[in-house]
Amino acid sequence: MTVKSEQTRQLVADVALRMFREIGFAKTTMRAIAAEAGISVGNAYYYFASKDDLVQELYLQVQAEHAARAAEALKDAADLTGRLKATLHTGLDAMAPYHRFGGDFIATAIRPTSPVNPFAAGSSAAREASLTIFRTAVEAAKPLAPKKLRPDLPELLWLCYMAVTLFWVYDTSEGQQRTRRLVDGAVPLITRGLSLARMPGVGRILDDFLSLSRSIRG
Amino acid sequence: MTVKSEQTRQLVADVALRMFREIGFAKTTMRAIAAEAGISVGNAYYYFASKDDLVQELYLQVQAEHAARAAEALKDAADLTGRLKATLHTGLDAMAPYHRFGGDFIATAIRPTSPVNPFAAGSSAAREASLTIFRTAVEAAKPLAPKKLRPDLPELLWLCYMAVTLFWVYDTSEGQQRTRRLVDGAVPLITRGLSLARMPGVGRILDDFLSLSRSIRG
DNA sequence: CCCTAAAATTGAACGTGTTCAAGAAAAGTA
DNA sequence: TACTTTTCTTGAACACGTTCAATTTTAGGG
Repeated sequence: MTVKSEQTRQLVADVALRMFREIGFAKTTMRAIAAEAGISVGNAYYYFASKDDLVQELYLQVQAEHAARAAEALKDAADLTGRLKATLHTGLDAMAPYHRFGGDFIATAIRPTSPVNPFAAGSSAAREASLTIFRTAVEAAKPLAPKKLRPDLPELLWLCYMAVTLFWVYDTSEGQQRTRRLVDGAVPLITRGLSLARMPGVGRILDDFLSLSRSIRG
Repeated sequence: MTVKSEQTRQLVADVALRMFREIGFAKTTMRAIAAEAGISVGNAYYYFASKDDLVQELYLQVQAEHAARAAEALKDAADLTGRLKATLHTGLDAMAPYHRFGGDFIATAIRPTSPVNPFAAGSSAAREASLTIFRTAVEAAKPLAPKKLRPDLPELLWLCYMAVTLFWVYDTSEGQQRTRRLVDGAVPLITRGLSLARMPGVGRILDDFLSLSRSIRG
């Protein structure tokens, strides 16, 4: 019975994510989820092996939302600055409803054993999807980024995105405006910094940086 | 009765930290700590309000160890490259015994509500102590760093140290050699990068970067 | 329709971190 | 010494995430 089963699974996920949003991670107990969904605790565990797995469900949903919003916003942005801003801001938009839950989310995600961990060995599907957003942001940007760092740029920018996310978690300003300002201020710095890559003195250091960066990831 | 009390507190801390090292964070239950220390569970809670507080105890101890080792190593290092390497490597030395526990530690520390959180609002004593190590590493370095970013340098380097720590947590190579190589490779890049600060095209971007960095922290 | 295997569901049970009323021990006071 | 107050200690109890043997429900074939 696949249809009813899928319904139950979806019900659990929906109830859990709604409760995450409305009352936070800690107060959303597995018992409360089950009660709200009208099923038994064990049944929730039949579909999600752990509470962390529900966090992964959330992660996937936020990411899909990010991809959709970014694709839309990137239509109107041609240069790298605009495209990067669009990518980062839509990312923040997608996370926004879960801000109060950010601390618990990041604590779950950062654990090396977590299925949600973005730095996990190998490339998890979730991380790959997130990287793809940055790849399309960079690839279609005109003017093109300096050739020598073009292949590494998406991954480096994705890393910046992780840093922004961390900042966002700690940002208690109204609507997380500080993070918005950080993005607006940092992105032009990044793109202007990239143009320095062609300067003679900078080039050698950049080569060494890229070589180190590759050896670390390889 | 202050002496006996202090003994009990110290006993709990010692037992807990030893168990963290030997069997990891998860297996070190509060009941196991109490049993090993020969006291009741409630009594352990009289001295440490939570298991996270024991993590803070560990954090303080590792930091004191770092400060001591760094002070020693900095005696033999004059230039910034050497001093930075010494500071980072002694930091890794101090953490080394707890590597298996790194994932749990960082998950605890990153939570905004955690007493151990290094990014916590205001300057926690722990963070200030860690920052001081970087301040002395920078201040006494010859030749001096470019004037315009000298005041911000310790904090920026401390941030790099946090990044290195994160890398270290995920580093499963024998003895975390990869992190050691990262330090040895990245530090010369940083110091060489600093000397670029005086180049005309770079200067303006750097100014903007520093201004953004200050507005974010202020 | 009935029977069997698989899928789905239940709820009690386990070990965990944490709390707290109660009591024991120590310190202070006379 | 006898008392009060403060400090320290206990162990049972609570809610939590998680597990699992048992049970019910469904799917598929005769």
